[in-house]
Amino acid sequence: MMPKLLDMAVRRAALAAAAIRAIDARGLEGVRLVDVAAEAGCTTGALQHFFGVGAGKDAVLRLALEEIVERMLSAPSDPGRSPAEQLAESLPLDEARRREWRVWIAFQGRALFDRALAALHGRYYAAIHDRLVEALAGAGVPAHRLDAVALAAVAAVDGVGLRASLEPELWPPQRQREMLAALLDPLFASHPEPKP
Amino acid sequence: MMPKLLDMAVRRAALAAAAIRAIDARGLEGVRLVDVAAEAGCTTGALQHFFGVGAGKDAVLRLALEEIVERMLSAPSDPGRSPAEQLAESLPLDEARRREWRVWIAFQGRALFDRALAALHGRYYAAIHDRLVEALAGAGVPAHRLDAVALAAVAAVDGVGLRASLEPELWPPQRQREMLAALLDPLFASHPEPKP
Amino acid sequence: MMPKLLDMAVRRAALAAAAIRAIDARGLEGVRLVDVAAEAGCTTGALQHFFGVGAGKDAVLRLALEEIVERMLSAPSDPGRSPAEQLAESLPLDEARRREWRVWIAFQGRALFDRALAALHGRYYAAIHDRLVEALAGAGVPAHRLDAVALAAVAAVDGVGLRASLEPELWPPQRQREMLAALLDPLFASHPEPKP
Amino acid sequence: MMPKLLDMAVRRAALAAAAIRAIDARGLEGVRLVDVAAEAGCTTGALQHFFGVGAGKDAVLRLALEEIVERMLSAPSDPGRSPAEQLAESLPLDEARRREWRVWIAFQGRALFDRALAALHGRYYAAIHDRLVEALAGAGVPAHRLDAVALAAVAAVDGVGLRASLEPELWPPQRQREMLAALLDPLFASHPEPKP
DNA sequence: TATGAATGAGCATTCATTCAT
DNA sequence: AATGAATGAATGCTCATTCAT
Repeated sequence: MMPKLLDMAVRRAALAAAAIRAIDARGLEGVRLVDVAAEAGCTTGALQHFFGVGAGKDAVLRLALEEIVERMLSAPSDPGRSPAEQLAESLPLDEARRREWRVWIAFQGRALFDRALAALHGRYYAAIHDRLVEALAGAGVPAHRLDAVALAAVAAVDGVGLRASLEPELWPPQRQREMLAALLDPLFASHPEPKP
Repeated sequence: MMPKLLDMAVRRAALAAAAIRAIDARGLEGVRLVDVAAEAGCTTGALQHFFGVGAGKDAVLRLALEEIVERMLSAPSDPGRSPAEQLAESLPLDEARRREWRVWIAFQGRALFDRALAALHGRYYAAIHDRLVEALAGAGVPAHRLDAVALAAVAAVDGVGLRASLEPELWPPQRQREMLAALLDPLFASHPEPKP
Repeated sequence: MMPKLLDMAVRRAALAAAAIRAIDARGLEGVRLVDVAAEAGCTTGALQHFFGVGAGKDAVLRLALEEIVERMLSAPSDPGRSPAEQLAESLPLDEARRREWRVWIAFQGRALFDRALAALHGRYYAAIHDRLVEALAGAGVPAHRLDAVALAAVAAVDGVGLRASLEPELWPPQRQREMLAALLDPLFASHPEPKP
Repeated sequence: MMPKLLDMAVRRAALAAAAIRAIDARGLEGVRLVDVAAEAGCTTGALQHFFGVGAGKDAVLRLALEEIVERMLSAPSDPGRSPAEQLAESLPLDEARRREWRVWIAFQGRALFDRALAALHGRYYAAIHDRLVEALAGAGVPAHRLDAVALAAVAAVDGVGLRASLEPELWPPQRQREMLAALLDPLFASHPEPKP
């Protein structure tokens, strides 16, 4: 039955979105199952029903994180733009991305003390790293520096995104782009031919 | 009565340290007042006594954050070292600093949804920023770029520290230093004379 | 329409058996309607349908008890065997009867606090008692002792069956028979002629 | 501090009594923590406090059972009376003992599906059995029959007590005594000298 | 008639907070 | 000043029950 599976997927997305909104509204620790349910337009019982018996609050919140990771990783790579420009697109430049960053940051605090979340984080960063390495290789970064450059670049994005999320009024979109460029451009550019 | 005040200061520091240990052990959301009390070797009642009636859990946790901010800001500035080297010293290079970073990150997630914590964060970053601007000015960074460079530098430190805290095995101290240097060195170095 | 009624009877028996298995697996208090449904190979909704609207969990569990009572009472009386031997056949001598005893005992705990169940119990014991009285009369027990002997005999069976159910490894079938015989034989045998 | 330990013991007994009353009033499955608390004149929070964190409803109910076992085992053995007479004293002859039997029976239904309770039951019956063996030996039962006689006797007591608990109007105290005597007397008496 | 998604009440449990000692 | 027992509100969770499909 096709509609069944489709329904599940749609519902899953709707629930994830609701969870994200709820977390963004009340904080990761302040959010109650009722809040997610209200945001999703259903009762807490319905949540349990969807997630199956035995799954609890954690499962619901984890869904929000998985949705964010999925969206972050599914951002289309535009071959016409430089790696730096593409990375900049993942910054909290508009309200949608700001919200994702806020929730993401909230989960980072928890990932430090939660093995399962830490693993999810780890998988996400590994994926991002691999993708970036590929792009950088295509952009002419020499192989022996690929790993380090990618690592530093991801850290730079995280740093700028974090600061911008915490003090949005100090970090308007344009400034975020400039600051990231200031950090990344020299990093990506400085690969002189190994001396002959 | 001098001893009284001194006692209070000592006690305050001890409680803050206990709170930090407790948060690091159980996470910011998992920590209970009992845990802090146990870590401090007293009962929850004693905590209330110290913080005064009406003050609650938040006050205790806030103390932990204030202590961390205080320690971070009180790091001695060594005039013999470059700004980049000094900034590197604030990275999670050893267990003590790793712990402070973990707690700090945990609080960041909460600061996004808590006005008071956000203000505390803001004050801390303002102080760090000012201090860095001063150091950079002394290091020859031209005035018109000071603000931007300092902002970017702090973001870079945050990015590296964050990544290193979340995946310590990927970020041994030496790598943290290298990555930070890779990001900051070009930033601090490239200040050609404004074109005449 | 005969098949309809027959179907109902078959279905009823199947549901009762499912309920008994479910209770034996999870305990009378641990059993959920879902468990019974799963054991019966249907959904909880189907249960409601069978039992009619308004009937609930209690109705389902009661069905299990009624089934057991029915089976216990329908045990064929073998005129070739002594009353003691026949009574012994109702002990938990094999897995099937052990299961019935376990469920039966579980219901006894509830019958103490549930009027309806208590009544069902009462009816069952009355039937057993009457049947036993008849058998004992045939076996030569004088009328004036019939009631007392039957009462004591049923108590003995219950005692042995209870102990054997709770500690099956201490009460292998052979021992159950011996112990019951040790209690019943003197009881049934000792009926001297009332003194003239 | 002496009062502390004493208080705990007193409190424990009071809580156990409250739990027993609550169970007897609403059944083992119907009883809620609130009921026990109300019966004990405190709040549910106080119960948790007494039992410590992590202990839950089960701990409270288990206390009731332990109290009953303790009381049953601490019944003073009167050397002036025959074993049969002493055993009769453990029947549900008055309201206090009737209540204990009811709760005891309620727990038997659960012990069938709960390892921990089963163990507790097992220990109790082992103690009873040992004590009875000793008494029977003193009463002249030959060694080779001690075990079997004790086993059958306990089963008889259980049977009579069970029947009397379930249908108290059919089993007034006097009848309980008679029925038990009818079962036990031949058992205890019939130990002819092994034929020479 | 059957399904299973959804409801919603009921309950245990946790924990910050208070207060008598 | 300190203790820790007690409170009670808050919340997650479980299920029996209902109802639209």
